[in-house]
Amino acid sequence: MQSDLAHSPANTSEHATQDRSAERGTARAQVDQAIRAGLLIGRFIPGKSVTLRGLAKDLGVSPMPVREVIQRLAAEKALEVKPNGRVQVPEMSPSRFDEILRTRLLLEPELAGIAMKQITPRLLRELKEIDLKVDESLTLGDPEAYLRLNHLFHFKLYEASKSEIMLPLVKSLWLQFAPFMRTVYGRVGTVNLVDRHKEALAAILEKNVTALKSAIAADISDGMGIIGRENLSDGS
Amino acid sequence: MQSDLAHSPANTSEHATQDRSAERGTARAQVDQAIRAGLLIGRFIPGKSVTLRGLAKDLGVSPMPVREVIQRLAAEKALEVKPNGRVQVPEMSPSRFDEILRTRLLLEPELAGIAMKQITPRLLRELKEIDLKVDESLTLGDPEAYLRLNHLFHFKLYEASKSEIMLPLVKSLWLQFAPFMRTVYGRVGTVNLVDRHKEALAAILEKNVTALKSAIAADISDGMGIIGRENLSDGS
DNA sequence: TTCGATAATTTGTGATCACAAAATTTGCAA
DNA sequence: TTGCAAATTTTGTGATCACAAATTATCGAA
Repeated sequence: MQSDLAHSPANTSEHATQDRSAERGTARAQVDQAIRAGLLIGRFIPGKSVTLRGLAKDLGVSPMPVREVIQRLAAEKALEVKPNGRVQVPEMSPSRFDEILRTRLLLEPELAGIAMKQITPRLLRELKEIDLKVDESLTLGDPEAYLRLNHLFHFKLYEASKSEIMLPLVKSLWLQFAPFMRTVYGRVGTVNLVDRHKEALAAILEKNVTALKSAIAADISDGMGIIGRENLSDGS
Repeated sequence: MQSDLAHSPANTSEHATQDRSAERGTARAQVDQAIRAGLLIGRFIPGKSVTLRGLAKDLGVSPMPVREVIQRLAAEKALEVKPNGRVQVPEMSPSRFDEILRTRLLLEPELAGIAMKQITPRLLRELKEIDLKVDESLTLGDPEAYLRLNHLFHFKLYEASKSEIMLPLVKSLWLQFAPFMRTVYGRVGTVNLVDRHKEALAAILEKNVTALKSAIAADISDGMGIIGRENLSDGS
């Protein structure tokens, strides 16, 4: 029995002989979206192995689309295919953690900088609204909501860049560290977290690219540097 | 009829009923490797659509492993799954090209810098040997050999970094621009190319990280900036 | 000859099957 | 109770099938 990834009952199946009900070519997209979302809000525990048929049953589809999605996610290093074929959520190591942080600091401020030129007043308003909900999730101490909203904030911003190259890379990075961060927040809570979103929003308002990059960099460093460190035996 | 990706005759098939000859779990790896190599040396033309069964037949396997590999490569943006399900090698656009260049300049010098600390005399010697063959391919005007050897040079260096994060991202970038570069070299030839590998090797020898980063950055800028530009209607 | 509709083919998608390797459980002996 | 070997189950892999959508080929009318 795995976590409840399937939201719609849809296929309670009975015997489900050829349920051609769903549209063509959507099963894979649905599975992909479900697993990605699950990874991002930390429903998968690092080190825990994930089974093909298990996911398939949870999502009410045949193993076929799941197989393809797993390959997809493995290519993005969000899942790890072990030599014996077993699939699991990668465990975090100190060196991995350091390099993810380092790479995020290279890419994300740059991406935010590109995005800024494209930000509309409407988008800025949306970002403010999301940030308010982030604060809310922090005071309530709801890790899943925080992860979801923090992700939403960053990518609402990054998506504005219309980036075709850096954005997918950054998405891959988030898939790689999100499951680990969830375990950390589960242990130490989210109360100590202070985001730099306010500084970022201020920088956007005054159209200061440098300030925005600094704010994003600071947000990343705070989020990962302070919280994550104490949860890894520092071996590097 | 597609290009000859399969090297071993292995499955001339006759009727090939259940050829359990190959070891278990190698079909996918073989397909993955074959298609990746094909992309890197430019055997696939951007815009040309690639078919599941076509690749499967070329490689002498069932469509199954090919499906998984295609998903993998699509996740790395090396292939593009169009809305109608058709798969093709992505075409290059000016904005894509610019962003790939920009991202390469962010990541690859950094990666080379990390790698330098790990370089052994043995590896340095290997790099020199590869570079000689690169020169050879340039004077001979052999684009495929050049692409293969240039790739080999860069990744022999980058692999030394033992990077788990940046290296896969950079690999994804190379898969994205390699097919396009091949078409360029096919048109304008490789004679005008001058690589900065010598500078890089010198920097490694004197253990100068800054110089190495500069050399790599210059190599990237030369290779893409000068050659690629004139082959794209600059729309940005 | 040219254009457009219809027929034939190709193609991706999802499901199912067979199989072997691996993991898990079971059960017996010390 | 504990340890280990046999048996059972689970799991990934590759192949094949059925089906619909899309592409391509075919052929007749203007």
